[in-house]
Amino acid sequence: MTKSISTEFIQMAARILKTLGHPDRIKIVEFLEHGEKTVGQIQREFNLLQPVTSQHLKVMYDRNIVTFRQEGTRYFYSLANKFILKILDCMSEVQEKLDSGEWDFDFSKIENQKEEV
Amino acid sequence: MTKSISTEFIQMAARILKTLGHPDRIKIVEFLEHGEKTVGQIQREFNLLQPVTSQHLKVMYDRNIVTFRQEGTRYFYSLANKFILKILDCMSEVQEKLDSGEWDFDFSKIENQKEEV
DNA sequence: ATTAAATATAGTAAAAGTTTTATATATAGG
DNA sequence: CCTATATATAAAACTTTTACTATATTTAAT
Repeated sequence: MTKSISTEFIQMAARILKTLGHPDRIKIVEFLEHGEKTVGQIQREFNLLQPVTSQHLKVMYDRNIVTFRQEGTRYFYSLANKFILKILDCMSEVQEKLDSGEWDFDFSKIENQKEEV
Repeated sequence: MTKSISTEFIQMAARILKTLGHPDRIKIVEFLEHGEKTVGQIQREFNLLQPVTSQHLKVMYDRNIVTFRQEGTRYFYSLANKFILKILDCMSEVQEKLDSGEWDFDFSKIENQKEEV
């Protein structure tokens, strides 16, 4: 029997999950798992516009997902807490299960949602 | 070195996380962890309006988070896949760590989000 | 056939999030 | 001081959610 989750925690968790519910941000956060990165590194890695990159980082900073240290004109961003690591672990685990065929996920409903890259 | 997460998976994961990024929906999903529930049960449990409840469930159904079976005039909803269970596990785990003081989370930035920009 | 119960769907206004373009700030180097 | 670089901030247009109110649909019971 799983322990019930408190209201305050739920508010926080909802904010975190919602914020991570954006492909760019998941990618960024996953990138940061490998160590701190500058805005420029992130931007180039994922081919994002500079303001977009900064804005994603700002939003995630405001929600305590990432943190940074400044060194000259560079900002080194990194993950701000272990919750994020847990979520990343969770995602990796799920992907493994899906890849191995151990689990199944019906993408059909997800696919044509007007999203394209 | 953690395995990198695929683009297709990221799209799906972003959708799931975004959808779960709402306090009501986290609560509902957690409630469903204990077994299938009717719309009415969910509504009463969390004091939600009926259309709000239905809409949350519809959104989650469309994103393959919940599923349902119909019995007469009642709809019994339940969790649609194990990814959701993993996320719930993840949240429980994090909350435990926070409760025990083993981990720390700075809520200060989260609390007062109204007076921004 | 009428009615009540349970749930879904529709319409809409307000809020929140996203993207783009433009501009500002701060620091390092000459 | 002047300039280039790295990054932040701002503003506007646009899109997506959310919440609310009203209404429709389906089944069960009388």
